[in-house]
Amino acid sequence: MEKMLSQSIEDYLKAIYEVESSEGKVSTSALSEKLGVSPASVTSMVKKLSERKLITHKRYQGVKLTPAGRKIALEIIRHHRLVELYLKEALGVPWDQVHQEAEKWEHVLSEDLEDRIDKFLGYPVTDPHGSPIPRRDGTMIVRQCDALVDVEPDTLVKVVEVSDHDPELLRYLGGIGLYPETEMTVVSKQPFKGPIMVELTGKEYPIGRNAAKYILVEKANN
Amino acid sequence: MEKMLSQSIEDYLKAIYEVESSEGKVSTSALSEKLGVSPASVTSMVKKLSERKLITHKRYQGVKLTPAGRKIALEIIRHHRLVELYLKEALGVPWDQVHQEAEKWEHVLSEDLEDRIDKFLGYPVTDPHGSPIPRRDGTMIVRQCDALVDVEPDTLVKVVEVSDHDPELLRYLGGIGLYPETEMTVVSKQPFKGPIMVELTGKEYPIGRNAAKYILVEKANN
DNA sequence: AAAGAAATTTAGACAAGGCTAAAATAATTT
DNA sequence: AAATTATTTTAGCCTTGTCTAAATTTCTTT
Repeated sequence: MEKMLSQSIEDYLKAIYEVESSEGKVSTSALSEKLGVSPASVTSMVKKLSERKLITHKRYQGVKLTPAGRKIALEIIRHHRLVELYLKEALGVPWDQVHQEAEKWEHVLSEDLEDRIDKFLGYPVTDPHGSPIPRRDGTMIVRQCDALVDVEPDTLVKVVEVSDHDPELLRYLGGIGLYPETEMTVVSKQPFKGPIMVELTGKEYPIGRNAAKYILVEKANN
Repeated sequence: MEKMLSQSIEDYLKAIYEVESSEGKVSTSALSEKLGVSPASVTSMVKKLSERKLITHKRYQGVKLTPAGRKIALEIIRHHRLVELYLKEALGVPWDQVHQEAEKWEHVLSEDLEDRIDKFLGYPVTDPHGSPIPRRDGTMIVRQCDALVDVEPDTLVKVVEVSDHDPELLRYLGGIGLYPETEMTVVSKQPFKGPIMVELTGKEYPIGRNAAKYILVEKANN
């Protein structure tokens, strides 16, 4: 049942899942970029993964996860997010650092330890960045929400999720008190691709348009 | 300063350290046995490690750690033992399982996390099996003690350390309440290589001679 | 001391996963 | 539609860490 997969294969499956979620189509170059390897390397790994029936691949078009591949990707992501939350809750690791630690730990977490951590945390539903934690059965609840960059001014929103890939952004957001579940008002969008101004705890802060693409919010119960 | 070492190299250095401690001389075949690889593989890795000045090697004679190599070995062992204790204390992993988990975790522990765990545990001195935890500076306090198998009958002893390599033995010992710090009396040594009988909590239990080689004790304050 | 046995090393192969350079295909521009 | 550009794949090589089989060297026994 449980095949031993190399760390490399796990990384590819996770990357494919994430690109699939955020961009729909999964190109060789997108994976190359995301994984920091050459396009040629991606092609050769893609060949291996489709031989193993973890993805499907049509030459010169993208790849797609099979159900088996998706299941594994979600297991890895579950490990990753549980570990992120665990490190923050149990060991006080700051939220801008948990991602890089979890990148390593996700590959060495036994099922038994996964369960113990899950239990310790009280069967949590989201990680420190607000991303949903996949369930053991390979399902994941996805919340409907908008990117902050697309929200009209004068709206009260609640932060749902913040991308965990840029520690510096996380430190900035943490510094102004912007976390998942935080409520804030979008005050204005400055012209000429200027920042978005948000108000929380009575103060106004600027958030760059690019950063605002990676902050997901929902309209608060006004 | 901090070179990235492969997991394999870390495993070899740790194995060399352990064989050096327990047998004095470190032969190719001992490493082959311990690491579960062929003798030829050991030879080739040994060549690489001595090129990197982590060990010294004279052909057909054994290998020896250099100070640099020993430092690294002790860092890995520190990781291993801290993780063992952490898993037991923080997540309730039974003592016969912590070893195999730690085998994986020892390679992915950042310095930052090491410090957090050390602090969480209150800067502990021994792991769940009683083995000393090396300090960050690469020193380790070694306690003077005897193997249970060598103790004369009718002696009151205190358990210092139990080898962590056989989960089944650990389960047995745990079942009879024999842990580090436990005091017990060596009642008798059965003839013809029979078991050693020990008394603790008012009952007598047999411990095989072979197992008794891996249980280290010191004479209790009589 | 010589012969046989055991341990160690060498030689050569292989699998994984990466790379570069070149070729093939697809997309875009003129 | 043709030409140029961008993307993807192929071909071939490299490194790491493993293996087996054969050759050495050392140890043990007589």
